[in-house]
Amino acid sequence: MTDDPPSLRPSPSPEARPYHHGDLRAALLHAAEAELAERGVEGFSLRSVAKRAGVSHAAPAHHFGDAQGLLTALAAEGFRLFLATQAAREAQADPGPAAQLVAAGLGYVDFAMARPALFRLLWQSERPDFGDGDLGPAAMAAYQHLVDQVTSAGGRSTADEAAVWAIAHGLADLMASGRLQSIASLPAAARDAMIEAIICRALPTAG
Amino acid sequence: MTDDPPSLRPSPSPEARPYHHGDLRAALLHAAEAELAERGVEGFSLRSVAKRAGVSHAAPAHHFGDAQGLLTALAAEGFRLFLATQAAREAQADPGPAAQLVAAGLGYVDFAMARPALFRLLWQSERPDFGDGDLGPAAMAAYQHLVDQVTSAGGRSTADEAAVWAIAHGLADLMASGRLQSIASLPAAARDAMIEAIICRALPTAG
DNA sequence: GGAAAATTTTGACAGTGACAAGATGGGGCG
DNA sequence: CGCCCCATCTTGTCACTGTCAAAATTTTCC
Repeated sequence: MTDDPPSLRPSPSPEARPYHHGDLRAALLHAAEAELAERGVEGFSLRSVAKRAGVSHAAPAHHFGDAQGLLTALAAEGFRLFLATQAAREAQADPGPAAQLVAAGLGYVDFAMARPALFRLLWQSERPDFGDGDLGPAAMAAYQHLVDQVTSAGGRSTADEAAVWAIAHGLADLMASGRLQSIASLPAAARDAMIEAIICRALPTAG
Repeated sequence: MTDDPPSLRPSPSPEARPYHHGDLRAALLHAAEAELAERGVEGFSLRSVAKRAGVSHAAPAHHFGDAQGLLTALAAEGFRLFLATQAAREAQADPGPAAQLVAAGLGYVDFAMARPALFRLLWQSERPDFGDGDLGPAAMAAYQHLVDQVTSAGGRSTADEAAVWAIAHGLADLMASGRLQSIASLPAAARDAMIEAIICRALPTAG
């Protein structure tokens, strides 16, 4: 259902095309995200994912263990995509540290609006296992990226980190859940400008 | 399990003490919040709530219809409590509009930290029916309170509203989900001061 | 006191997550 | 070329859940 710009594939080592299905693991992740988008995190059903992928209800177990395992793997991919979305914005922005920080914030919101269901899985769900060996570092990398950028932009205090994170996260969260229609319905350029202006309020004040 | 400061009771018109149980409706709401706190929104189970309240699995149906009905009623109470928590902070603050706006933000965060499970039901769940005749207006009142205060404090643009809302909401959300331990673990006074300072960054700049 | 209404219980059914056991197909070794 | 082994997937089952219908129980009202 959802198309996959930058692509949401666990890069299944191309030579190892598995047995019956072709690449069931990737197909299940793809189906899982579609189910998430249609029914929400709270309506998510493992059997429904299996049906969508055209396999039996117990097929996911072999690849992911249980439902939490599938959502954990999906969340790990999600965090990598989250960072990729930010990187796309940063590549188009001025190389200065403040502009890069603002670009990361724009990417934060981009991701939330492009894939709200996945965003909610990453930031608002308790179902993925954030202690998992793959998801844990993936989530940590997203946080670390923010801290690094705040530091580069002259941030020195916990308050600087928290303010930037809170305003970007708050904007993204409210927009992913459709509570900031006044901004979401703006044309892209005006919307970006407004988001930029809002993020700038939280920036570390030089000096 | 959870105690109920300011109290989470639907004020069941004191003279109308119903039949068998005493006041099953209130007991179920109370049990539901406790279940929410223990198992999270995603682990919420109607039968488990009934068991906790000491009634049969189908007892809630008569009062709330279905699970969504129970969560909708709980969310409506939650939004009233949310506003009450903000009011408590506002009553202790300077009467000036800027101070009142900051106080509301502090109350926002207070609520998220005091009742994180309920906070998540209000702001991060798709299960309550926000079109409901009780919940809808209750949620709207919370939003309207913010808009009014931003306007009083000199806010004139959509950006002013969005910035204040995003930073307060972002802080509350990140703290409710335990992602800002550096702030959450501060002593109360220092924590309040830091939250105040962060919220002030988003305030409408006079002139 | 008895009828009527409100409240709660019991019982049933479909859907779900998890587990065990069996079926199916590919890779390695003779 | 043939056979065994293992990864992969399916079928079957169980406990639990939400919802509905039909009782059973209690309260209210006349």
